[in-house]
Amino acid sequence: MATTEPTADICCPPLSTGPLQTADAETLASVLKALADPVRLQLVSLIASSGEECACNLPAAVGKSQPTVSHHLRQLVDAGILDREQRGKWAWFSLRQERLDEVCAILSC
Amino acid sequence: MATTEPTADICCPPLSTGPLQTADAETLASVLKALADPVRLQLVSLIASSGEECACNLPAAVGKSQPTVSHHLRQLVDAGILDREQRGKWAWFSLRQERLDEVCAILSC
DNA sequence: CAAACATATTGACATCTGTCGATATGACAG
DNA sequence: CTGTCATATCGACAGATGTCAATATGTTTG
Repeated sequence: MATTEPTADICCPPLSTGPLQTADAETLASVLKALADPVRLQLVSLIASSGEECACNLPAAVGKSQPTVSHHLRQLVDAGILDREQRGKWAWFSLRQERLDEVCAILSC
Repeated sequence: MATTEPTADICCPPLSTGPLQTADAETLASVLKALADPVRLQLVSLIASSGEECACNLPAAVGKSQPTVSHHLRQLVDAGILDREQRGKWAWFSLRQERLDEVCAILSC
């Protein structure tokens, strides 16, 4: 479970502004951790490329089992990186680009 | 050990350009993984804030043992995020901001 | 060279993480 | 309401990761 609301801002000014507090470091790390996996990066890129994607296509697209993909998608949603929308029996996922922009704003820019 | 030269570019065009290849996803994930730890983020922010920092100050600054800090610094250097310079018996670390910029370029911007 | 000191490496350990098969949950169709 | 299909959760397990004490390596100074 997420420790903060996924829609809330991540944490802090750019890294070089000053030393990161422990709590801020943990918050930022949790978002980066969600991104720091090859399968999740592939999922994000697939979803970002097509604008939105049905979960049903993703296990085949990344070569992983349905439970594994579901697990990864949950982590990305919890981290505020993806949005999930239920349409009938299908779940559609889309990118929250603002979230990636926030990460960038902290890393540099 | 790093699988690619740390000074080489990370991998790829922005995520939304198209689906990420498995190899590119692994490369990018390895850099993000180096960032995705609270202690390492604190180290990076400390070093980024002061321009450069002696390893000798860092264990106290982050509240971890010397071997633990050394381990984290190594991961950051291997990922191409920090530069290491030996000065006498001291090791000084500085940020390779280009590396963070590369990450940003892939995530958005 | 030897002593002193800074940093890195080793070894051990508990915890976290990615993975899958099996199963539960939830949504529609009939 | 029952069956069917899509997705999520559970349980288990192997492998990765963060941590520290002990020790090795390397650098400077006497």
